[in-house]
Amino acid sequence: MQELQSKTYPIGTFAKKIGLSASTIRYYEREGLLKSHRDHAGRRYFTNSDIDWVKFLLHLKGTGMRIQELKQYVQWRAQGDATIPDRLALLKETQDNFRQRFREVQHHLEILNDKIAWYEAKERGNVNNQEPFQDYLNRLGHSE
Amino acid sequence: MQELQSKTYPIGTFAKKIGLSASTIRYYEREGLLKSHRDHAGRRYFTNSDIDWVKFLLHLKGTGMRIQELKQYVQWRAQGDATIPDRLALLKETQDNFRQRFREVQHHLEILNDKIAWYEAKERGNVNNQEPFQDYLNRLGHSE
DNA sequence: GTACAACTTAAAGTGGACTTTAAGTCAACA
DNA sequence: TGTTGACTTAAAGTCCACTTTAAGTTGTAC
Repeated sequence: MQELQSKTYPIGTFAKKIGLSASTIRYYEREGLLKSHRDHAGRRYFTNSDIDWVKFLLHLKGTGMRIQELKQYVQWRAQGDATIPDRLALLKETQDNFRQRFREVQHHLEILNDKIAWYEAKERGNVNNQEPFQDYLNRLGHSE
Repeated sequence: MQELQSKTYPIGTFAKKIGLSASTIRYYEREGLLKSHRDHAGRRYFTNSDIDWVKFLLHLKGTGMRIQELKQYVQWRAQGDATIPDRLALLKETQDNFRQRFREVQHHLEILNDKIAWYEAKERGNVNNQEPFQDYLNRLGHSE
């Protein structure tokens, strides 16, 4: 247990554990998204809580936050609890943007699904499938 | 009715109608995603069915297809019904990729939501909120 | 007839997120 | 002791999807 907590990893191992390249880790560090520890020879090493931290960053990144926004978030975090409202505002904005894009891509997917269904009908040689895709969409109420 | 069908638009008007810039339209044309008609002076003009076409392309693009894939799709389309299986395969691959990423971003969102809730609890000054975020996630069963 | 806006082209530039390169350091192993 | 292999740095390069620039043409409005 103690051992697990205190385990450390060189950059290559760390990178593999989180599914990024060592170069990307260095890039993230340059951008201020994370900090590394250094051994006596100047080589980076990382801990299990660094893994948690990067995974969390990747979740935020996955909801659409850009590197600069993550950087801002990290800076606020370093400034202590006084910046919690700022951080919260940033995360909520991200959440809103995400929900907006979510609705949009759902509609894109609907059209993609419809097109696939339309092709499949056409491929099965449905005699009446001379119907143009736009008409088909209209019929489904999926146009626009 | 006849009028609506035969209405044409210069590139600026067309661009506005579909929410792209005129430059982007020209870029898409260069990339082979669409064709324009030309007037006697060599200027592009577009029809209502061009609008439908670009909107459809944007739906595909919105599900994650890249310009080169859209180009491939357009080329197959120009080759006639013999390429329907190819087109269908491309669209289904897009659909699969989309579903995969969809699941991923849903998880990213879940973590974002949890983090927001955690900050809100902290902000409300919940006395017991010295709980680290990781522990909070574990408690919710949302870790990883 | 001249000003103006909207168009035309080819080519260069941009932004974001990495990725690669070049040159070097270091520690462990045969 | 010498050769790997993993690391170090700063800087340049890449990819994608546009966007901007520069120089020129055209149709309409005054």
